[in-house]
Amino acid sequence: MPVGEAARQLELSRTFGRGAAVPSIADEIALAVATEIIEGRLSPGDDLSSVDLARSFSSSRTPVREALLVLEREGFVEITARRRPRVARLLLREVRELYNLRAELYALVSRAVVQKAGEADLETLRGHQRALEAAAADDDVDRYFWINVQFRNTEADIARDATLRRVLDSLGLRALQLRHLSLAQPGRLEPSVRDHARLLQAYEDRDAELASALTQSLVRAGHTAIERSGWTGEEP
Amino acid sequence: MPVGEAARQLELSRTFGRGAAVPSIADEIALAVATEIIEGRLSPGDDLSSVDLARSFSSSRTPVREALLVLEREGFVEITARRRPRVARLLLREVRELYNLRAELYALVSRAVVQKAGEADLETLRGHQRALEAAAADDDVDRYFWINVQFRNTEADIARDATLRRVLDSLGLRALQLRHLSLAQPGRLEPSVRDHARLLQAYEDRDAELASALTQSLVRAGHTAIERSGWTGEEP
DNA sequence: GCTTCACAAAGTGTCGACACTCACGGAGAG
DNA sequence: CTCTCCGTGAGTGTCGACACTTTGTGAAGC
Repeated sequence: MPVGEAARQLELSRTFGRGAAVPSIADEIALAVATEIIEGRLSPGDDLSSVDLARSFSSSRTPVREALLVLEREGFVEITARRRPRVARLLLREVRELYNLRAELYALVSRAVVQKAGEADLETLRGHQRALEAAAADDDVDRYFWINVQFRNTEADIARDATLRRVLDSLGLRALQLRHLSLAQPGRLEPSVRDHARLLQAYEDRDAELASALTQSLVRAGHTAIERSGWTGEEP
Repeated sequence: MPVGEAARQLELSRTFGRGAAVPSIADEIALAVATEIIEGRLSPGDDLSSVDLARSFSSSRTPVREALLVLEREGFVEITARRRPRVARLLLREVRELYNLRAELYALVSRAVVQKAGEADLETLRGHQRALEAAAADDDVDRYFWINVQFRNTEADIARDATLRRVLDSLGLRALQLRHLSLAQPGRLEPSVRDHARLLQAYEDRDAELASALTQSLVRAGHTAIERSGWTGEEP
C-alpha cells in the first residue's frame, strides 16, 4: 500500500517527532513502534522490554525509555512501575468513549468550519470530496480511508484551534487501527460518500447545525461499523 | 494556604505519578516543577536546564529529562531539540482555545451527569455546594477555588468516562494558574454560588439542556473574568 | 561604535554500568 | 500430584561519562 504507508507516516510523525530536521533516536523508535502497533504486527498484551527494543534499534535503553513514555501518554503502551511495558489493550468501553468524544469534538470542528472557512478552504475540501468519490468508484478501501483521514485533518486545520487540534490528533491516533477496520465493512463507502457530499454542501450553505449533525453521524457510523464487525478487543 | 496546598498536590498527583506506592524520582520532579510553574515561582520563558534541576534535586539528569518530557506533554514546558527547555508561555489565543474547549467538554459532562447521577452522587454534589456557600460567605477565595475544582472533578467522576476525564484533567491543569486569577476578581463569588445552586437543581430535575448551558456559562464566566482582569500573558 | 568571527563554557542526547526488583521454574514439603 | 518456597536470570530505574551542539562573550575587523 504505497499511498497508505506514506500518509500513515505523515499522520504519525505530526504527533511524534517534534518537527525537528533531525529526529532524535527516541522519536524514530516511538514512530516505528506506534506503526507496528497500529498495523497489528504488535498485539495488545505483548511485552515491550526496553532491552529487546534497544537491541533491535541498536541503541541504548535511554531513547527507548523515552519513546515508551511518549507512547504511554498516547495510550499505545501500558507502563506499570518496575514491570515490563506492554502493548495496551483497547477495551470496548474505551472505544465507545473514544468515538463518542471524537463525534462531539468533530461536531465542534464543523461548526468552526462553517464560521471560518474561506473559498480556498472549501476548494481544498471539494478536492478531497472528488478524491473520495473516485476511490469509492474504484472500491479502493485503503485509498478511501486515507483520503478520509485527510478530510478530517483539513477540517481541523480550518477550525484554526491548536488546542482542539492536539486533542483530536491524540484521539485519532488511538483510533487509527479501528478506523481502518470500520471502513472495510462492506457497503460502508457509498453512504459515507453521500454524507460527505451533503456535508460539503452544508459548509457552502453555512448551515452549522446540519454540518455538525452530519459530521457527528459520520463518526458514529464508523463506530457502529466497528461494533457490527464483531470486534471486541479480545485476543484470538 | 493549608487547604489549598493539599488540594493542589492531590490534583496534580493524579496526572503525574502513576499512582504507584513509591513514586519514581521523575514523578517527584515533575510534580515539584509543575507546582512551581502553577504557583508562579517559575515564570514563562525561564530556562529549565536539566543540569541545574538535577543538581537541585540531587539526582542525575535521567529522571529530570523524563520529568521534563511529561511536563512538555502537559503543556507546561517547551522543549526544542538541542536547546534548553523553557517554561511555556501561555498566549492569550491559547487561553481562549483552552476555555472554549473546557466549556464544551464540561457541557458534555453535565449532560452525562443528568443521565447517570444516582442519589449518592447528587448528595456529594450537594455537600460541595454547601461548602461553596460557606466559603463564599467567609469571602475565602482560596477555599472557594479548591472546592470549585472538586465540584468539577466530582461531575467528571459521575460521568464515568475515563477518556473524557483524561482530556479534562490535562486541560484543567494547564488552566489552573488562570482559574485562580479568575475567581480572585471582585464580585465573582456570589453569581458563581447562585449558578452552582441552579445547576444542582437542574441535575435533580434531570434537565440536561439547562444543566449543560449553566455549566458552559460558569466556565465561560471564568474566562471572561480573566480577560477583564487585564491578563495578557506578557511578561512584566 | 557596530558587526563578524572564533573560541570557551555550558547543555543536550546517548551510552554502558550497576543495584535493586520481579518473574519463573525447580526443589522440597505435604 | 499439588502447593509453597527460594534461587536465578531477566528487566527496570538511576547514575556518571562522553561526544557533539548551542550559547555567549570578547577580540579583531570595518
